[in-house]
Amino acid sequence: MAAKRSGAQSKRSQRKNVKLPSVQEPPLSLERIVATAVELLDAQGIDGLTMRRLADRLGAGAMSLYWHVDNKETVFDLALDSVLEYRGPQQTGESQDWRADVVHMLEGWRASMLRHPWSASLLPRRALGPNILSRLELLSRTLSGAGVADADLNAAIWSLWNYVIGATITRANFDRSDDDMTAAQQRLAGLSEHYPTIERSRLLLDNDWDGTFRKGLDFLLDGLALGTGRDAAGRNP
Amino acid sequence: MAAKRSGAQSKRSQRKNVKLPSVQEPPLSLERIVATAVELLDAQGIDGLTMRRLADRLGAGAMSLYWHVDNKETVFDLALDSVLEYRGPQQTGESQDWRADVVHMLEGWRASMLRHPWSASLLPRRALGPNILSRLELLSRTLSGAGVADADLNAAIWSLWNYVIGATITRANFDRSDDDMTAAQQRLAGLSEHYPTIERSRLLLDNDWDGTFRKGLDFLLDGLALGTGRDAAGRNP
DNA sequence: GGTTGACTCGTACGGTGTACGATGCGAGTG
DNA sequence: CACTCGCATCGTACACCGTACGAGTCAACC
Repeated sequence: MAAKRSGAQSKRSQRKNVKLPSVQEPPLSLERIVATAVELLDAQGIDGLTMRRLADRLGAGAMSLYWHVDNKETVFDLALDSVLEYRGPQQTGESQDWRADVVHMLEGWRASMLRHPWSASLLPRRALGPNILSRLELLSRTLSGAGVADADLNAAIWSLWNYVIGATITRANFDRSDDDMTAAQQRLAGLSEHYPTIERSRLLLDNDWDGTFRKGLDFLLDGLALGTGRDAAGRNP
Repeated sequence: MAAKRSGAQSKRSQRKNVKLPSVQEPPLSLERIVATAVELLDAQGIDGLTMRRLADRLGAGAMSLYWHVDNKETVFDLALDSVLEYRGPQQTGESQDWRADVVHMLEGWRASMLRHPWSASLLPRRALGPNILSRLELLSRTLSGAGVADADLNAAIWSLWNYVIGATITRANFDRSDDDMTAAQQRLAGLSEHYPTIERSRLLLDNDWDGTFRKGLDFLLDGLALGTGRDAAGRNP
């Protein structure tokens, strides 16, 4: 009976010598599976990812995937976490401008997810992978180093995290909805009648998403600095 | 050729006299379908909702649903929006404590969604239904009445909305993950090694979610009040 | 009686995730 | 060399999914 790799902790055992010199399809591997899954998700969206389609793209049979992966759920987990990989300085020391650091960090986070809009929809249902945890760790370290009181630290971390998640999801959702402009148009036609304030503020129409994100983040950081007794260093006028 | 109800705007035409006096199963209706869908989602989660299962619960054939509903997607849309129905005062006038109003409003919002954890996972992918828009309208009106500057209004609305969405999703996600404690335990075992700051702050462990939500909301409102030149009325010591 | 329209549903089709067992293959051992 | 064994691949099959299609029922109206 085949033992079937389960925990996914052991690397794929590499053969000593790869024989065939010009193989068309390289062998399956966890890395290739995840990378191709991301491609497929980018191209076709969440419903476009199918085990059979994924295997086709890899030049393999559908069931071959299951040697490397427990089930489809873990493909989603791995794809999501891979998209959130953070490449950048792991600055642990105190920066002169912690606030700019945080803004930069969170904007990069948001950008990573908007580059793969499906990731925002996926995040709510999936576990925290190592890359997500790394980003949390970095955020945590930065805030801690910035002098946020221990009693406020968790609330600070979570509020920033939540804000980024929510803003990204909202934004990604609007991108998607704008695909079918006709529905949007006719929906907005009846808005002014029932939702006058929304209509007047043009909340749903020509929003500057990047600017809005930044502005809300500034609100949050202002309150945070105020709450922890530090002045809001580096706030732009 | 049957015309098949599409736009879903017309109420179901009621027959003059309903004959059979003691029918076991009441006739299908959009309301009953949506209500049963919510039941099913509560009981079995997102993947548990199936057109066949839904029809079974209603004592009907699967295809009968399609007279009332275009497709499964709209069942999700309707279920989500129905869960977010807001019952409460539509206060338009200026309250003495706008801040308490906002807190109360958003906490109710969050509570509604946590009562149906699937709703948080659904929100990112679904359109804005009338109930969602109503809540946005109310929030918008309250902030506007509280004297938030027009230039800041949209950013204020979106930042609060984003925060609530993100916080609810994070919370609901943790509830779900805690179901399989074994995985959580063994995952946390390796935490201290790679993520020392997270480990030390016990960020993922015994979090007081309600308190954290409130605290982060206070940060945001502090910053908002500060940004708009008003003092932070009613902030608790 | 005949027609029409609202509503229900049985059947069928193409697709899905994946359990199971057969197969191939390279390396190690005798 | 023959043999075994573990890794890796894959064909087949099953239960289930969303839903297109068209036939059926039944009340209301001409």
